[in-house]
Amino acid sequence: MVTRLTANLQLYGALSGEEQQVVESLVTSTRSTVVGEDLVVEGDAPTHCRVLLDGQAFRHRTLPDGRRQIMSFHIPGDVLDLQGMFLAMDHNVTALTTGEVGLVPHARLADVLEGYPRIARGFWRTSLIEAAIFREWMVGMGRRTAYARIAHLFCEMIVRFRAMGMVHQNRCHFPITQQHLSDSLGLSAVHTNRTLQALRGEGLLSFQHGELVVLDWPGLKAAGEFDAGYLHQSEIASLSLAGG
Amino acid sequence: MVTRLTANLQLYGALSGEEQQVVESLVTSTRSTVVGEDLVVEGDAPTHCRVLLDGQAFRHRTLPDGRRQIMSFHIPGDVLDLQGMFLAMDHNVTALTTGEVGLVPHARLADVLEGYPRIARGFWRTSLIEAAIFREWMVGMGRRTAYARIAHLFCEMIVRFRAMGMVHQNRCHFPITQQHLSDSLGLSAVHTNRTLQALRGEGLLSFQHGELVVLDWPGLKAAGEFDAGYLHQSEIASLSLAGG
DNA sequence: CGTGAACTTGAGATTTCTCAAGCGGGGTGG
DNA sequence: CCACCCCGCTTGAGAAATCTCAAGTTCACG
Repeated sequence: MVTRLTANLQLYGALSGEEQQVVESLVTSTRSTVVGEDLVVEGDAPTHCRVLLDGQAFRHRTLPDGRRQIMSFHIPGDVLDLQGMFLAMDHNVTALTTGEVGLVPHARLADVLEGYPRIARGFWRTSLIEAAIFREWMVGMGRRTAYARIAHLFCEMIVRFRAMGMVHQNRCHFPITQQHLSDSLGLSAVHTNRTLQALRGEGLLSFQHGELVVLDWPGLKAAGEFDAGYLHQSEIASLSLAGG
Repeated sequence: MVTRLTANLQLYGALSGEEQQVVESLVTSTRSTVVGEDLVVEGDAPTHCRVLLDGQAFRHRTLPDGRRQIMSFHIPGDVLDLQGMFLAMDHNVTALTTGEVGLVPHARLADVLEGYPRIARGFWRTSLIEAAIFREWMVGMGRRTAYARIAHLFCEMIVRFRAMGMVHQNRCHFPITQQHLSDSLGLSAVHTNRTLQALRGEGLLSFQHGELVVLDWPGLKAAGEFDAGYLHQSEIASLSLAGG
């Protein structure tokens, strides 16, 4: 169950057997999640980091009048609140599915970060990649059309899912509604719906009942102006989990 | 000259005298910058981190057809490419002014991060705060009007400048053009211009010749729906540099 | 006094939004 | 087993925000 965390850290520089064991040992307990549950709440000053071991979640902030911005989607292997180790949380993370969260005591993580520089590098990298994804979303929201933004998001998710071995026959389970999609891209639900129809109409993808199917990868990449460089997966040693 | 780096790291948790000296000693050499110079270039896999000691800069990416998205503005004390320590750079950082950049050899920084956990925490914090700022910009671009977005950016910059002692009588030097402003907020230059006029018309601020003057702080905060929490400055021990 | 960059203005075009209504299917209570 | 209900999806149509193109102005600088 914990292996996806190891995989995620390892993605960007292989760890030794001992180091992998240390990473596995970080998770001292697990909790199951239910749909819609808040896994991390604004204002939290937690004593543990939460790692998503199974299921999916999204990071978001809601403004006083109800406008919502989703800032990221999370898949197994992702650390949900490394920030909580150093700063209070300034947003929420909510479960999209039932799943499982691992708890990593801050004290234990601090010891490991000090004692195992290569593991610390793994955490640094994932944290910096998350920031790179934020920047890429900024480029999308600032400078791309709705059409390209949607295509780009699906490209990104497919690549991330694939790295965790969660893509089969160009399909992956991605159980968000069109409203989630809108709130992540800065669009209205109506416009998202119509734009999604255009993407379908071009034969690029299908997306229904929480299942994303990429029908034309080159076409989708082109539509989204997608270049996976910012995910920094090419800086990977090996990708044992990769499926396809 | 190096003190703003120390101040920046210290903002989020005081360092001992020895630790401060270690931080100061990180910068082994400095280079002066000219306006428009690229300080960090996409594709770089640098051997040093660059710290902005004096002057200002912006982080951005330009798409093949010329659309540009600015992702952050940088002021003295900011580390420009901590990412380069762990990943290749995926965007550029360009100087807005003449100034000075300090070089920190990666090897030296790695040693210090391993040997001085409290300094490492300082770097973690600044890195996570940068990510928090990215998220806040996403909220703006996704869910705020042009009017609120502009107001919000100016609020953010004033608060950040103030923390570095760079605000005097509610004025600060912020030498960006309306085009920079547009590219950071995802707007056209024309619309930015007109919206800026509206903000001026409300008596909230003045912004010309690269000087920002806040005329009505409560009004500007309200216009920008600004809450400084995401900058995490309230988690500060003390703020010796703060001016006003 | 000429020049260029930045700023400003006008006006029509486009994207995207909002409001409002209708559809469809899965789950649940009767 | 069926009817109802709710949530998510879809559609229509007018409104608003924002963009683009194009021209003109201002001002610092040489």
